[in-house]
Amino acid sequence: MKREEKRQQKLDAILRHAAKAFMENGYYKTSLDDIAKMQKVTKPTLYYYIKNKEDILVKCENVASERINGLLDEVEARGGTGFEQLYNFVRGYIEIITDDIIRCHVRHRGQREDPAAREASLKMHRGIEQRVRGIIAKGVEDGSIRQDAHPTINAILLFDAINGITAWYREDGALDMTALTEQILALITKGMEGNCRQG
Amino acid sequence: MKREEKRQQKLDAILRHAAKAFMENGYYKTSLDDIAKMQKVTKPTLYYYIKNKEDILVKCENVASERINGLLDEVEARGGTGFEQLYNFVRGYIEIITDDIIRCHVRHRGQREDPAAREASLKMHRGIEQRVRGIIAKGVEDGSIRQDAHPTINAILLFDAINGITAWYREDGALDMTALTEQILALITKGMEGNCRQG
DNA sequence: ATGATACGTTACTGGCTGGTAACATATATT
DNA sequence: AATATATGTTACCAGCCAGTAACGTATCAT
Repeated sequence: MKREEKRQQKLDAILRHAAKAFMENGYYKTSLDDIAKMQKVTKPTLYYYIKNKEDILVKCENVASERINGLLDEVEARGGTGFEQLYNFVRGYIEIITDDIIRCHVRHRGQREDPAAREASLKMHRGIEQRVRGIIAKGVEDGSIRQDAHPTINAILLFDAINGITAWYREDGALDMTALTEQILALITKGMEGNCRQG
Repeated sequence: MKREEKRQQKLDAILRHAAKAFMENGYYKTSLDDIAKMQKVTKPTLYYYIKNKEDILVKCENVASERINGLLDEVEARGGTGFEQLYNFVRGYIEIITDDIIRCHVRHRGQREDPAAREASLKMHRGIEQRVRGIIAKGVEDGSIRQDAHPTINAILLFDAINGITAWYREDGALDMTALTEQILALITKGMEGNCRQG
């Protein structure tokens, strides 16, 4: 049992290292030797944990899928108006996206050589998008979200805006995450135009 | 003179083909042979028009820089409140970003092997961002934009949201550009929450 | 202990692709 | 017509890197 646990930890470490390198230098400019070096092993060892290079992306995606769908589960279980649920989701999503593995997934999603893997990736992403779309639709219905808001387009815009942070976020704290969250939430709720009902 | 003109047209065609291929299959999965084939020439011929593969990105960036800065010039010349200028810019930017060359630039900006080229790319991008930031700041000052809107963060969110279309937009019209523009403008102005002053 | 399995190594290869050299032809200039 | 320059071509190379083969060694179950 302890063996399996160790194996999982090592796999996780590999994914973390790979994700970080992919974010910093890009997928194609990161060789498996680079990743192996970070893990202080040699390249063939990696093949004991992953099927091939692309499989790293697939495994990152699985982690991301679980976390994001988990967040959606929580948000929906907690209930509230559609707008409140959307608000809670955005809040949680911003937090989640801090993780290298999630960011790596977001940046490389759909980028698959293998057609089957590619399709699976897009399908998983559509699934999440659909759930958010559902929350927005619910908000439109219960009046908590602007009546003329198009659920699909707004769901996508939302993801795009937040995912942009992906290219940005630095561990070193050059960016104040709290302020960022506030600004995003304010933008989503109130928009940018002045003279609107304040607060 | 006619020679120079022909040369320009050919260079433009090369950039278009390359940009399209980069958007569809990615920069690294597109070989120079692929691009040459689209242009119906052989690879070495490309080197008469470009310095190397990366130079394609640089040249796309130059095109993009001119168009976007040109748009900003227009918007500023036209005047109006900060919010009005921002509104006009977003409208124009969405239109511009339809072009393959611009989309290619947006997607690959900052992705340079050569450090000098990399720095230049980031600098050019910061320049544009700064101008948008200026427009937002002006809007905050004249009251046309929400007082607590952070110019930098909102400028970035704006770009991220719109640039996301990049990964999306299909010539085949699966997406209604007019509806998309409307939704983006509505999101920016009013946000998503219901019960706000309508219209 | 002992076989089996997990984990790791060194050493190699084969394909792809950016880039170049050497050479041919078309076009403009004089 | 003659020369220079622009525009192409075919043929090639060199480096990188994903992936594998063959071969140790540690750890487990019994």
